[in-house]
Amino acid sequence: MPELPEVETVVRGLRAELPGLRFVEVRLGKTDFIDDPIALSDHLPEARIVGIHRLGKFLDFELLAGTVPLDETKRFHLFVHLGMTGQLTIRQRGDLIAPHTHAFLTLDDGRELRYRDVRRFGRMFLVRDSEMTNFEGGMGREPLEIKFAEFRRLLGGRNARIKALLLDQSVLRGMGNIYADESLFRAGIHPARMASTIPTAKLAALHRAVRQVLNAAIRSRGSSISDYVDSSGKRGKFQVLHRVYRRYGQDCFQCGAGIRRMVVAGRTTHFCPRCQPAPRSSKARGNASRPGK
DNA sequence: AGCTCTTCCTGAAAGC
DNA sequence: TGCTTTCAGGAAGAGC
Repeated sequence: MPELPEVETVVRGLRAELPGLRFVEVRLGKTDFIDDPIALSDHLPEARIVGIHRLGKFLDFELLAGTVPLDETKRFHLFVHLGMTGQLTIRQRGDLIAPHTHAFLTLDDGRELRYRDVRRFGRMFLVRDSEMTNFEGGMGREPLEIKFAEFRRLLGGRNARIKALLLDQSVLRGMGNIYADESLFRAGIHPARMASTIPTAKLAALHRAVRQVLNAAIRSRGSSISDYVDSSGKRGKFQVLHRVYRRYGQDCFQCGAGIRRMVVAGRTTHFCPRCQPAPRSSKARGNASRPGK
C-alpha cells in the first residue's frame, strides 16, 4: 500500500517527466473517489504543470490555470491520494488500458497520466492556492523533517499507543502500517505501548528509526505488497527487506523468536515479542497470537 | 482524549 | 471442484 516512500517514488518519477507540460483533455471512468469530478473536467484542461510535490501521502500537482481561472492568482493544485491500490503512471495514448483505470489526463506531448485504483480508496480533489496554508496546517509534520524536540513534544506525553500515533496523519503525515511496524521493530518498542511511558532514549531511537526506515525504503523505490507500482509501472523492492511486516510465524532476523501479530489501532500489527517486549507494568492489552495456536 | 466498530471496495485466500 | 465467507486496509464518522 502506498505510504510515504511509495508516494515519494511516484512523485520523483513524475517530476522528472511532467513539469512544463499542459493537460489537454480529461476523461473519467468511475468518479466516486473524486470529490468534484466536474471541477476536474472544468479546470484541468489547458492547465500547465509547474511542480509536483509530496505532502504526506498526497501527491500535489502545482498547476497554472489555462482558460478557466480558478482564482485570481491562476495557481491551483490537484491533490491525489493513492489510498490502498492507487497507481499513477505515464503511458502512451495508445497503450493497453488496465482494468480499473478511472482517470486519463492527456498531456500536450501526446502521452497521458493515468490513474488506476482497484479498490477506489484513493482520492482526487482540487485546492485553491490561497487555501494551501490552511490545508497544510491541518496536516501533521513530515516524518523526515521533524526534529527530535518536536517529535517528543507531539508524541511523548500522549496517553495513546505509540503505533496509533505513528499512524495518525494529523501527528505525522505519511506513515502507514508497514513503516510504523518496521520503525517500531528497529527501535525495539512494543507497538501497543503507551507513548507517555516510553523513555526519552527509546523515543530518540524511534525518531532515528523512522527516518532510517523511510529513507531506506525510498532508496529501494518503495514496498510492493499488492498493487503498488511507480510512475513507470515498476514494482518496489523494499518488501524483501521488511523485518516484521507480514512475517507472522517466521523467525526474527535479530533474535530468532517467532514474529507475532496482534491488532493495534485497528490494524494488523507485526512485532517481535523478544526485541519489542511489552512493558511489565502497563499490560499491553490485546492478545498477541502465536503461529499454530 | 482515545478507543472500537463500521463503511467504502475488490480480489485473493481460506473454509466448507 | 466450486461456491461462500473472510480478510486486507487509509481515512472518516459514529458512538462509548
